[in-house]
Amino acid sequence: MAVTLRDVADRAGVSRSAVSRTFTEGASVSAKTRAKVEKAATELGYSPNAIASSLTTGRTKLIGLVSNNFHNPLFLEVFDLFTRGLQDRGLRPLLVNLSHETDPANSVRMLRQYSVDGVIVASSTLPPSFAEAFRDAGVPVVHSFGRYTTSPHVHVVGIDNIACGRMAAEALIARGHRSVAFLGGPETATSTQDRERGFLDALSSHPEIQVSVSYASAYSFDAGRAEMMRLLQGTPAEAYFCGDDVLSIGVLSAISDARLRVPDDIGIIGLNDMEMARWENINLTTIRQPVAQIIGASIDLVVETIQHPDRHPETRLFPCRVIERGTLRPVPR
Amino acid sequence: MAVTLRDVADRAGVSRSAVSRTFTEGASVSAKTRAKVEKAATELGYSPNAIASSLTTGRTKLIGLVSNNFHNPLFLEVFDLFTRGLQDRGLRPLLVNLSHETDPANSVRMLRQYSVDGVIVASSTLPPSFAEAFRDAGVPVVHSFGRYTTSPHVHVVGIDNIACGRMAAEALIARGHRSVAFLGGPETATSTQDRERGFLDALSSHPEIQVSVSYASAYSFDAGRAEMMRLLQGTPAEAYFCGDDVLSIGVLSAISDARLRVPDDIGIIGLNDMEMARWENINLTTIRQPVAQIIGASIDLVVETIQHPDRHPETRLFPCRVIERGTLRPVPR
DNA sequence: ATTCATTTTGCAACCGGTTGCAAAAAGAAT
DNA sequence: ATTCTTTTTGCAACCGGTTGCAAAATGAAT
Repeated sequence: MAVTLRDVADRAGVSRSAVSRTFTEGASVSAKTRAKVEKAATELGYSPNAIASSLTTGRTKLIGLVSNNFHNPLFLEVFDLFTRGLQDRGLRPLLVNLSHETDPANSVRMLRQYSVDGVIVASSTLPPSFAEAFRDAGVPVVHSFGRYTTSPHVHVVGIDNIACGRMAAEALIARGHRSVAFLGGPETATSTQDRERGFLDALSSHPEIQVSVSYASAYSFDAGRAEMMRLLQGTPAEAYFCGDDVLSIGVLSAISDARLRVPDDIGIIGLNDMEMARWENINLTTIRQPVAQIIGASIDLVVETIQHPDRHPETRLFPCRVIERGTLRPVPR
Repeated sequence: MAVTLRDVADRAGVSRSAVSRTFTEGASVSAKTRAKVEKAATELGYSPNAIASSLTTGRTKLIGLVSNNFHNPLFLEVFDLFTRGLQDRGLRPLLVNLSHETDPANSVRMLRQYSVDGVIVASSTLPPSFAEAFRDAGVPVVHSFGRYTTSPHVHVVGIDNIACGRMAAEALIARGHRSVAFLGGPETATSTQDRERGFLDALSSHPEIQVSVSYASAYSFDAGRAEMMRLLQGTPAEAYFCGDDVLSIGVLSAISDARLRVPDDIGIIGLNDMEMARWENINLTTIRQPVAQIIGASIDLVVETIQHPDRHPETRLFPCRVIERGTLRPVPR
């Protein structure tokens, strides 16, 4: 059925090695045989079988892309950039959807069966142990959008969530708010913990500002909306730093239902800057994650790790910045 | 490094065939040797190499998932369902991002190099010829969200876009609108053409209703917004059927900027029912595509095609229905 | 205990490539 | 023309599995 190396060799009148070598970068073939082989190959429509060659070279050029964020619109951009970035480097993404899975063992097995060259765990909610399971299995791995740790056991690329929390706090302080709040995602998510920490940390030097904290049950519209509706039964803070953009939009929806105005009655700052945050009817002030840089660095790092498996685990964090839109009042004066 | 079949065989004191057979469904192994092998396998942490076995079986259990829709939030749901659905059947999705590519040859080559068992082309904008290129290369293929044709050359699963256009028209007629319009996506997209056709067809029996047609330059927020802003310079129709939900949201944004109210001044009906359409601050009346059914059927069909490669090309279309929310006034009486 | 049918097992070839090695060919130097 | 060096080539083994086939083992029947 499919045309193989042997067919090409026969047609070109050379050995199978010769054919293999013409398709192998830097192998020794004379111009003459290369020409013969290439002619035969195009005539037959041959293209080498990556699977078969991986068997001897030990390289499949497959990269496992593991994620559990299939409900955050930011991740559509993430998948877009990852798949394009990998393709551009001649790598192919093998997607693993972790939606309900929490045990890494299964994913590890699945990806080892396909001898992936490396794995990228793209998630801001998975614990570090998840990526570590791959490293323990001897698979080069990078945790994208992962959590910063001082002595990482595994490569991490992402943002400094603590610094982001601080940045959000400073944005609210600069606007002269007297009472502010953190409305996080699930308390167990590593990103929530760090963002809260940074937020509270920055506010600790401003005892005159009243601070409160609460958590939505998920990084989702509904959870954000539900939590804000609950908060609106009491006395809400003047401004909220929300766990992420989707949550923020749920919060905005609850506020608008309560006939309160943003930013006059309540200010909101999100985190991510997903594509729809800039849509005019959302117009969310938020902290932008440099997604493209994170993804570029993640791919670079996994490629480097494939080449040098024993490199020290490294953490690469990229700076975020506040994107001013319409859900936070302007800084006075 | 990795533990192979041979290691297990040595440890269990049996032949390599015996090991292979214990891991092969329906092969002949006695309970005794199976036990020995399984013991050795778990002790060594062995799991069979799918890549290697594919070489002889001719089955990789890889499915190419080809798409160019990385900016439509609906497709995050689509990827979620596809990856989960494939995983549940023991198949692995190999993602190909077509963002700028228009020539199928490249994708075909990429996926043939990995000997994928089948391909799912998930796109409402790609022409039928794209999927056909895979069929011509002898790869089982299903075009998901593809266009209906009376004599398809390739399996198609999706919705009847013409019927949807008609359904939208009927929804507007039932509400007593005197002037209605179709605001499509790019004129070249197959889905746009069909939806327009159905829409105009249903209205042809209502000569008293004024009808107009225009196109946004893409299925995107910005394009929808821009086109509606243009339309608002003249006299807009009473109600619009928009190419899809993202477009609709752009349109809503333009309308709200013009200080017009929805649905009182202008009614909007979208198509897709993506997750955020139900968000309370969007609350879009739209036509729901049964995404889960389409995806389930697509996977079924590609699996069947792998088993029976010569099956006649088939078109499976699923019915849509109007989801009433807040952007279209209620049916009178 | 013998015969026959059935199941289990290992051998060896194969899947589609790659690669170390030694032989053959080409090129350079005398 | 001869010798030496360098490049090119094919052989054969191997990557990690599968599978047809015949031999060996098991079980049933007499």
